[in-house]
Amino acid sequence: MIDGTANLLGALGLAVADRIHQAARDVLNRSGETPAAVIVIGYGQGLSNDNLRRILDLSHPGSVRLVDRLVADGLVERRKGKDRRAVALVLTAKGEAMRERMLEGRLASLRPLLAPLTSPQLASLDELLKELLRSVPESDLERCRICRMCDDQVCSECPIPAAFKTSDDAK
Amino acid sequence: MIDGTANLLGALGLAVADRIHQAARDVLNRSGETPAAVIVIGYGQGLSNDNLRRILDLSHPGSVRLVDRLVADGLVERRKGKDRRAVALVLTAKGEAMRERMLEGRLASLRPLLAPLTSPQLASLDELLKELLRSVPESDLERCRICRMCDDQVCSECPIPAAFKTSDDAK
DNA sequence: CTCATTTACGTGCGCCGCGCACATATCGTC
DNA sequence: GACGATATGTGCGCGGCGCACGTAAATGAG
Repeated sequence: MIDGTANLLGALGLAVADRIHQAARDVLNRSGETPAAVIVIGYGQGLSNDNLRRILDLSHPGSVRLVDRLVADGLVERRKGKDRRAVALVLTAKGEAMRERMLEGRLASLRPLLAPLTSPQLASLDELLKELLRSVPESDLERCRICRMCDDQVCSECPIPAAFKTSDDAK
Repeated sequence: MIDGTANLLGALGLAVADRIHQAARDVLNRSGETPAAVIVIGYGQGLSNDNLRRILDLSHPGSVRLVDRLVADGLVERRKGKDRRAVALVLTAKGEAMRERMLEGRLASLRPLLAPLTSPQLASLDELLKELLRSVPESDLERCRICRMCDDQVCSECPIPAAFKTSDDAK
């Protein structure tokens, strides 16, 4: 029984991820973890390259090249962090605009999925999703990773901004 | 409100997709749509290259190279289809074994997500997932695409095998 | 039957995203 | 001030994929 539900969850998860990636690609014309990087950097804490790589689960060089691409596209600036070796990543105005469009595109691609649900069904799903998301991640890092494409404007209850700051400060 | 739920669904969807891809990569040591190809070919209808490409949403050449890799790995055989130009793709014994391990790894990576739910919550989620999956896909092709990593041993109600045969015969 | 069109495969070529091994600069500590 | 830990960047290559193109077989129109 639980396997049947797990299988359905897997199917829906793929459908959701497909739509998210498609929406991001339509706007950004980049694939892989690049869209997520724009979202994450957009939290605006002056994220370091190393923290970025941890959240995106990439190698150091992979992350560096990813930032190279974003800089080349004029979306991100490398500034000096508190540390003289550390880099503080900041979105440019163009990058901010891109981020907004990506997040809007993501929601626009997900809304139709929920359209067929009745109002009580929607409330029930909301409850279940919160329950699942509470217990899924086993670390602050994993929490950040799960929400690497989240819209912080919409999700006021999202655990990410808080975890983000702590993980950002802690390291 | 609906946007909040959509955002949560997006977060969970990413988590699910991450786990599925990770599990597949652990077993197959290949990424992209290659794992899905093994699952889909494993339905055993002697799928053509062209139908495969449609389900995976790849270009023709992309699909051909993907099959090249699978053949090189000894997982797939190219046989002659009814048509002299068409190719019938069939899993080798090694490919079948690989498929089994992938599907088991996928379920194993998804089960923990549902562990924290109570029994009535699980039933409620199952109901909602079925409702969502009923209305999400807009075509038989999209249905196949969503379930390209599904476990047909577990999901007796999965609409895929039927849609698969029709789409396979129809074209 | 002939010939143009469509369908299905395959190939040459290159790009993008990423990891491994390595080099370099800075920080913290003893 | 010497040494390990931390943080970034580079040379190099691989895997996955698309574009443009070429080819063979089925289909359909005359």
